Amino acid sequence: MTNEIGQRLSSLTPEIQAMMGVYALYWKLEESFASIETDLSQQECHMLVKLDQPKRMGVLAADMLTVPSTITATADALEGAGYLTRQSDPNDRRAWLLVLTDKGTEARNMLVATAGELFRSASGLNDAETAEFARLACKIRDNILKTGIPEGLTK
Amino acid sequence: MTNEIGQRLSSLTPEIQAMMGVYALYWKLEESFASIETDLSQQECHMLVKLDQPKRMGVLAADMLTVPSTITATADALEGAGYLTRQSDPNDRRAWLLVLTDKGTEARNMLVATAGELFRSASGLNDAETAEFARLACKIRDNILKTGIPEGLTK
DNA sequence: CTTGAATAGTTCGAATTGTGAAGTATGTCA
DNA sequence: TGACATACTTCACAATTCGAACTATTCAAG
Repeated sequence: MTNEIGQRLSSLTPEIQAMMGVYALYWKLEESFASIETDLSQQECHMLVKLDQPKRMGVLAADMLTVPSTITATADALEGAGYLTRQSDPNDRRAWLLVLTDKGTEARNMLVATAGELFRSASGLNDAETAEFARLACKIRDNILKTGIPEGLTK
Repeated sequence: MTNEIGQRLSSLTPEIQAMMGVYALYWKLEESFASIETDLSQQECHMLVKLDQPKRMGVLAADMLTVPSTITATADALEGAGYLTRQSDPNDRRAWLLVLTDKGTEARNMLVATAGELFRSASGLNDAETAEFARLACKIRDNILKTGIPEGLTK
């Protein structure tokens, strides 16, 4: 069955092949993420991983290609659970900086390590292929963040 | 932990870079898809694209890494709108084959073409990079479909 | 050929989630 | 000072997905 699927894939354009691979990987990773951390939802995991350093909520929204109200809800949950704190941005009192607590940093380190394993196991790529895929993925992400965001929020 | 952008990026493993690229691309593509066809939801688009030939619903569920009940709902919508028909599988009267109508085939052709454009514009990759990315994406998808259907919904 | 277990798909209720519009506080510019 | 833009929040609502229970069919014994 999967062999047939693979063969049919080869008749599609590279763009569609790429999209199908991306979708499969995304769905698989979502599924895997959902089954590791019982007290963190998937969006909470995403946000933790993105918070490699304190960030404003608007920046985070741009980074996650979503709207501010979604960020508010997720930040509320993470703050309530003690993973991060809101700190007023000294440069703009309208804005909040999301800052990881020690607990949050620890959880993030665990997540990053686990996510790496999930990716390797889901993708089945070797180190060289992973590096190449990562290179292209970075390029894509750069392009999306540059072109896909209404002006000004980059940072 | 420092604020230097370069150090931040280099501190991310290739796996995490790859994941972030995949997530950004997925989110961007979803957003783009949502804004082209007013009478098709995103899952309906996905299903149409997957239906390059008649398929059983269970196969489609495995292919889309989801559960049968989700396929039922989406197939109902597409059937109701005249994009496909259910035909009894001659080899197994429990199963249904989803077969595109002319309208469905036409819509699928449009979607595949549009999706290609969306990918090129979202990713910003040139042809060679796209081909390489597609090659790795196919490999990943193959690996996921072979190994990745856990807790046996389908086989 | 009968029985019981497994499989394909359906139905439906519930949980999750994301969104957009309106609201509050602050910043910016003339 | 006033007008408007921006950063985030609140909230009600729609969309989506899942899982458990159900029907119909197939398969494997006996």
